[in-house]
Amino acid sequence: MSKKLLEFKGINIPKTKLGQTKMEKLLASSEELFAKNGFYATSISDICKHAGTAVGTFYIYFETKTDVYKYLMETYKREIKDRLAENIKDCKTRYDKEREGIKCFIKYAVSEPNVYNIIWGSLSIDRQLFVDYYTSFASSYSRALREDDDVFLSDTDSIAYMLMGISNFLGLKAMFTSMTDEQVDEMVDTTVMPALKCGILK
Amino acid sequence: MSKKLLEFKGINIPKTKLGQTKMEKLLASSEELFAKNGFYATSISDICKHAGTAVGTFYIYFETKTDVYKYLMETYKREIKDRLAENIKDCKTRYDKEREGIKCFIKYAVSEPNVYNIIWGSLSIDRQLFVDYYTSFASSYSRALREDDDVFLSDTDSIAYMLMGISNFLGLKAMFTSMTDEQVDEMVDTTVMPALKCGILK
DNA sequence: TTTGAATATGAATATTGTTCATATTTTCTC
DNA sequence: GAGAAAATATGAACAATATTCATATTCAAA
Repeated sequence: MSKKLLEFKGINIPKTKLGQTKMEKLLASSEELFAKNGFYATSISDICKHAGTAVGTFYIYFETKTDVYKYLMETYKREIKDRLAENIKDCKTRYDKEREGIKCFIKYAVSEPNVYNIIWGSLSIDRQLFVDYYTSFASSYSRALREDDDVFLSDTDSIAYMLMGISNFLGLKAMFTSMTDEQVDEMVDTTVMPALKCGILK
Repeated sequence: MSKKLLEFKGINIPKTKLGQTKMEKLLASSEELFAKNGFYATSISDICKHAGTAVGTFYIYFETKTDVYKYLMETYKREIKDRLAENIKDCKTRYDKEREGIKCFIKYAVSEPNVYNIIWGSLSIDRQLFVDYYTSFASSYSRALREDDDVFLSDTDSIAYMLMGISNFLGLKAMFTSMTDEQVDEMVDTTVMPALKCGILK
């Protein structure tokens, strides 16, 4: 259950077992309370009470409250990347990759509705974080599209943003209505993929 | 310049000239400071200092800080609706409506980059506000699609979310790179519309 | 076992959103 | 225009917050 702790600015990695335990508890509590009550309605003392630590302990591992947020965002980012890679690894055509990728993304959105809070909310907390997230995602996506030979249209950068938009907003719809995996599959197979292959409008 | 003030819960409409002036100054300052520093980095006393009022004055017109936020969100919502309606009013086909609607939305996103902060940020501030915004937008969109006869595919609700996703994410791209109106037109004409008519993938 | 480094603690601080009693201005009535 | 009532303005005061820090405890390596 205890994954490798990520390192970056604003985060101080513990050097002992005790420290690791405390930091993991703080992270788990932060994630749970942010999901339940939101970032701003969750106070540091709430997090610490829930994790069973003193307030000062929090500040040993995180320089500011925003830094836990960044940490969780990075976690979700990696989780999404890993899941997508895993789910499309056996697909030969771009068509198959998109079908599996979109299904995977939407199902993830339903199972972890907090990703939108974290990723879209970053726009209000640290704009650069948000810009970096999507420009880097779009740039990988665009490169991948260019390498496959079954993509119409040359402006793969715009296509990448369109496809990201489709996934993200269908994820929203699925989240709002708590769609099941079967409903997601059905929607993607009967509506989304035909739209990507044949268009939407006459 | 001074538009009609909107009425709803959490907002107290002033009844004198003096009150209107003060409220308008508070709104303008809120919008400016939220855009520059974000909702949470802007304090009530910042807003009041900038507007030239005392802190107590703020609370005559807005019950909480979140209520100014709601007010601004409602403003943007109406602005977007009005602009879209105005821009597609002469279009006969759904194809033409989409072309003009998408162009209009993207240009608006570039000119008012704060809309994303306000609308997407609402997810972290008042989840219901966010859900209501998109479900109501999607439901009107879906109804409009059903009434036109040049839309492939029967699940107009999913199509509505896809189209909203496309507009919103292309708006993001345009905002990130500060695209000009001409660049937006070019992108929509040569990439987006062909994609909507003929699809993206082989 | 000893020692220095790592960690834990919670009271103290500065800043925040919000309230309220008091003072001023506007509007209405005569 | 005078006076009264309603609307508005004010900023000090309050509770809650994020963050700091001096002190106490625990860990790991020799």
